[in-house]
Amino acid sequence: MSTSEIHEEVARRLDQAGQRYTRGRRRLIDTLLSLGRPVTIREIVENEPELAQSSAYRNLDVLQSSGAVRRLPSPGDFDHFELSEPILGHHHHLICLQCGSIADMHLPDEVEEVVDQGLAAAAHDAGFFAVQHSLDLHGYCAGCSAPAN
Amino acid sequence: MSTSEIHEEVARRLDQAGQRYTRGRRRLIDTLLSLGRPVTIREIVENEPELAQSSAYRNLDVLQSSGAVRRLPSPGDFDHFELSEPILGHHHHLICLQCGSIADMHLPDEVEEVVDQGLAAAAHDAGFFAVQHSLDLHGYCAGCSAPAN
DNA sequence: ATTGCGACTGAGAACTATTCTCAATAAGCT
DNA sequence: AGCTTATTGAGAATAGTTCTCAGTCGCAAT
Ligand SMILES: [Mn+2]
Ligand SMILES: [Mn+2]
Ligand SMILES: [Zn+2]
Ligand SMILES: [Zn+2]
Repeated sequence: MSTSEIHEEVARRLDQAGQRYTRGRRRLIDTLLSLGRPVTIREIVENEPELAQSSAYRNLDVLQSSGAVRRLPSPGDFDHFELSEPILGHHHHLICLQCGSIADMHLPDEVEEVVDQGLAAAAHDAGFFAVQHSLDLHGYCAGCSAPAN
Repeated sequence: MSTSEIHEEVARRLDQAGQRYTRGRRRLIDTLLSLGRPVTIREIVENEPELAQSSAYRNLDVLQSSGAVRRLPSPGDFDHFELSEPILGHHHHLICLQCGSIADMHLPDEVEEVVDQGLAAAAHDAGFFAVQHSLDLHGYCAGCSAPAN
């Protein structure tokens, strides 16, 4: 998916939700795209100081509601935001217990298939209606495991 | 693992961390045990009103540091707490997008093996030191998908 | 038992990530 | 251009969580 295709997809989703694709929202998408990993609000406004923090929160929420952005609750203090899976594709995360950074990760299709089947069975047994799964690895990133610790 | 074995295990871990196994901490473990699923602080103090909220937070943090309790960041507003995997055994979660409730779930060993191998390869490629994985299903619980929506 | 001392407790204050408010502005439509 | 409605942004408000500190408890040595 090219950058312009992504913008079109976001515009489509916002339109469907009765929302406008304003400059600020476009810049938010560009920032998520250029940082290329789940980021905090702080990182976003530091990289794009013209974005007001309150508007960033509000617009990320709008973008999430329209399915363009995903919000990740974090073990630390700051939630992280990334482009949604319909845009970025299905993937997983490497979450650092030390510095809180999150990196994207992909698994082979065979693994995804086994996981999906196992989860489908578990959901069925519990009467649970599944929307999506999350599969993250928690540990220490290259930067944090190298020096000391 | 019986209830008394669990208390012994918690006592062992606290002792190793130079911490005491006080009445309040014991009651916290009993509450987690009796509720039998990841719960919020609010649920804990409602079920055991003798526990002061500030002490509950502090002691759950102590118990987490000693490896007896796990804290789960939540998509909603409240973090959840459960007994740690060394005590409860490895498992996963069904997380309701509507009501925020979390239920435990187990996967077949074959699935776990495939997942572990896939994650080990991904971690190796990224220079990531893995501690544990989380694999959760997000969707709608039986209670929330039944009525309407 | 008694004593001493450091760990623990609890009520509330403080902190801070996030959400809300509302007057000013921008977007889209005719 | 003018009209209508959504959006913006600075700051206030909210709320989950952490911190403070004086009083209490647990434990071990006497
Ligand atoms: Mn997957
Ligand atoms: Mn697993
Ligand atoms: Zn790190
Ligand atoms: Zn539910």
